[in-house]
Amino acid sequence: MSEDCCDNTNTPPTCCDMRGLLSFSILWLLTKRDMYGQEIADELAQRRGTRPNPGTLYPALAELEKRGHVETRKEGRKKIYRLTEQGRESARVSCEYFCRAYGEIFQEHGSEQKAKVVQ
Amino acid sequence: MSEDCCDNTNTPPTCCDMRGLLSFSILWLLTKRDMYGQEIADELAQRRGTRPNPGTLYPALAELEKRGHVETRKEGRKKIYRLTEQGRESARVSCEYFCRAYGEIFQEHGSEQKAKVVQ
DNA sequence: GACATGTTATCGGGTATCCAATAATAAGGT
DNA sequence: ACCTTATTATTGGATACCCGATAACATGTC
Repeated sequence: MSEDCCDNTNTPPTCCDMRGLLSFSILWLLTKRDMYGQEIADELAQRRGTRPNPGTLYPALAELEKRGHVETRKEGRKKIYRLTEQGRESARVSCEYFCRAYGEIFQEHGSEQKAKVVQ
Repeated sequence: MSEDCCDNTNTPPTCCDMRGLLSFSILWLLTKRDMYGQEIADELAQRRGTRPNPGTLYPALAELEKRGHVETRKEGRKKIYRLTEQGRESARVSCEYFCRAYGEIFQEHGSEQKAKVVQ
């Protein structure tokens, strides 16, 4: 998780508000693998540069479960979240929307991004 | 603007909340060219599938101006918004943050996206 | 002046996300 | 049993964004 190159924390800009897309980000993360709450918080922290507080994260997870996008099982003290079939479809649909909405931004800055990763 | 292939309106998903990033999106749009309010609303509508209401858009623009990211001039009844130097730098910084935070999503779905555009 | 139109702007109310702080629960070590 | 720790969860308050509706303003037409 932090072996590859740099465990850089992507610090958010101060110039404008970058909030939003929390439940979308969670859906997307869970397409990778099942996770428990703290793992989800870790992954979000790594990407967004800020770790969601419990008071933000758990209500979002509860809402996703209530709407049938995720289901949970208990393992020790951990509660493991997993996409339902519906949740997987939701993730697919919302990822496509996201790409259509914001794709241009990446086509401009994506090259720099890749250069950094490879280098 | 609507000549190329399809003036598709990118309909947002119902499964999760896609709100947010309004002021960021505005900053990014204004790197392309100066625009007045309704133009900005049009561009946002095209990409996000929903047109921001005046009650959303104008306070956001006022805030960006107050913080020194944009400046305005009047042309007829139109008020034209233009990035300041600081605003241009802010756009750059926040775009880079955005790409680091969400780039992975595009690397997965970007190919489908391009295929659609080319086809 | 009177009127329609295009554009900017404000108002009131709702939701998701943000935070800090604290509580509740469950497991492991002694 | 007791303590520590990891994890889940709740509370209360703030902010940006969302909407529909309405107002204010500037321009052009008659």
